[in-house]
Amino acid sequence: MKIATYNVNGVNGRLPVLLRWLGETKPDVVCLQELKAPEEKFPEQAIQDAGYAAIWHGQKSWNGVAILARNHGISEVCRVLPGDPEDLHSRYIEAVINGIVVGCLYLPNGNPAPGPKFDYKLRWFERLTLHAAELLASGKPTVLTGDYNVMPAEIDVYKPERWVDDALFRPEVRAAFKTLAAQGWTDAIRKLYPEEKIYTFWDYFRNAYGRDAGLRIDHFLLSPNLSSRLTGANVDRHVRGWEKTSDHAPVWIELADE
DNA sequence: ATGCCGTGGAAACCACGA
Repeated sequence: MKIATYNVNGVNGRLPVLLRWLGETKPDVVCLQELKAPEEKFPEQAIQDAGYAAIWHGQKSWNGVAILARNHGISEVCRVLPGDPEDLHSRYIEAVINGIVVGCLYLPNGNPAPGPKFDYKLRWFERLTLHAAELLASGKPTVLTGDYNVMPAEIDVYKPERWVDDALFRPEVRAAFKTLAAQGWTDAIRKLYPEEKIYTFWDYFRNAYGRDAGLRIDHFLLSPNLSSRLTGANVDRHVRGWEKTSDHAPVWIELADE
């Protein structure tokens, strides 16, 4: 089973690129972030015509997450990250698909740091970590994937020295990712490629993609009983070179059947 | 070492992203 994550940066503006990529790679499950569309403007029909059922949590202008699946039903578990009823951002949605718990997340950017946006990011990270512990305790095979807005290590940044004060790379944020992973989660890309420079995002300007000035911020965290089923993972980085493309590239994992 | 680009929504600029 192939599971992918893709920060589309506007699901409607990105629809031709999204449909082209879906048709080309045909993942079984797709987690989308940054829909930038209200609930009623999700392109449900076009996604359905491409062969996918979908659940989504939209929001006007910003954020927005969705889970797509082909050949499997989607059983929604929740559409907010527990722990703060006053957090109205649509940044989390969770479902069970083919016996696997799939959490799709869009972690706050957090810039500028320090400041209220950075505080929000750290609080959100704490809530995610609490929820992740409950998911692990359930013993169900679980994947937590999406745009974490964190480069976990220096190898994940084209020029680490330039990012030390940025909300995506500050020590507190890297520590938060480390604490989360230490619960027992496996970073799928790093498990398969422990030493390689792998990016999932390139800025739109300064020819970042052409210079390969990228960041690895889209991740798959796997519970132990899923990590043992991991047979492949990679970034569809060529999609970043398409016309009218997102600044993120899709990332995917392949899992063996039980 | 910076939103220089891109998106969405409201208004012909602004917020936001990483």
